[in-house]
Amino acid sequence: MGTIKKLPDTEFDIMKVVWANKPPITTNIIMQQLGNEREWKAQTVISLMLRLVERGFIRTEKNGKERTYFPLISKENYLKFETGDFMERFHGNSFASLVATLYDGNKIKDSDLDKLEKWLKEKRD
Amino acid sequence: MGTIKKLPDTEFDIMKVVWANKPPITTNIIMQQLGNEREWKAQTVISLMLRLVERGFIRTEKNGKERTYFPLISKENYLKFETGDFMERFHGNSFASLVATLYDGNKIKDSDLDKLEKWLKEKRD
DNA sequence: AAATATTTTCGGCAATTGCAGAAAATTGAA
DNA sequence: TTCAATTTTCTGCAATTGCCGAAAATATTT
Repeated sequence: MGTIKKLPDTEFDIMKVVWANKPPITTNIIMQQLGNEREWKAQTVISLMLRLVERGFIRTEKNGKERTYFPLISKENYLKFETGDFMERFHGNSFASLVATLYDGNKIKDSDLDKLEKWLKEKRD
Repeated sequence: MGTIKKLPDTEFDIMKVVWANKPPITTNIIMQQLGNEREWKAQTVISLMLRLVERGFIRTEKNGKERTYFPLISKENYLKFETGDFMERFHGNSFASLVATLYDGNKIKDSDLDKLEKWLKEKRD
């Protein structure tokens, strides 16, 4: 579980689509929800999916001429990993540094504050 | 100001040393505080510094046989940029998602939560 | 001034990443 | 059952990144 490695940008973008859909995932789903916008060729999506398979982020099955894919690593776990890495690398694991930077950069909106408050209240119990 | 670009890992590591020291910075400072630990050759540091110059993160002057370097981009600005990028990419700009992920990954201590609560209450007024 | 030491310059190279062409496999249609 | 359409496979390639050797520049010692 501690063997997760950082994904390259495009592969992470694909994983977001994978996570956003109910498996099985097809390359068509990726093309429709990401590839067209990016003006990717179908082969591009396929080779990125293959790299994700090699990295152990998804597994694949062949049905007829088509391939289907299934996530092996959850979004939650990956986000935990990336977020931890980010905290260490850019904020020396200081939550205060993070919040100060966000606030300073106007990245914290009022709507966020509301949600945050709710979340905090839940944690209380 | 919006033209800041993400740095490669090693170049960011060097910038951390640049930021942590009073200019002018020399390659020796980098070697002592980072390069030895990483078992870098002097040329490695120099070429990374050169790339940082080309990217506009530092400027350089030549004094005799030695070169000195000065930061052009502040740590605060760069952290704002990286943190904003991270928030968008991994948390859809949701502060609540970030906090939940950190909490879930045990990256937030109780003392952090207390501070956060205090901070939130202040924001209320 | 010659030899030595230090630092830089220039060039390069392997691994990774972001993409896609060409050819093959498979299916569905005529 | 041949043709056309779709999807995959295989291969490749340019840009970036991480790192360093060899040679040059400059300073220091003798």
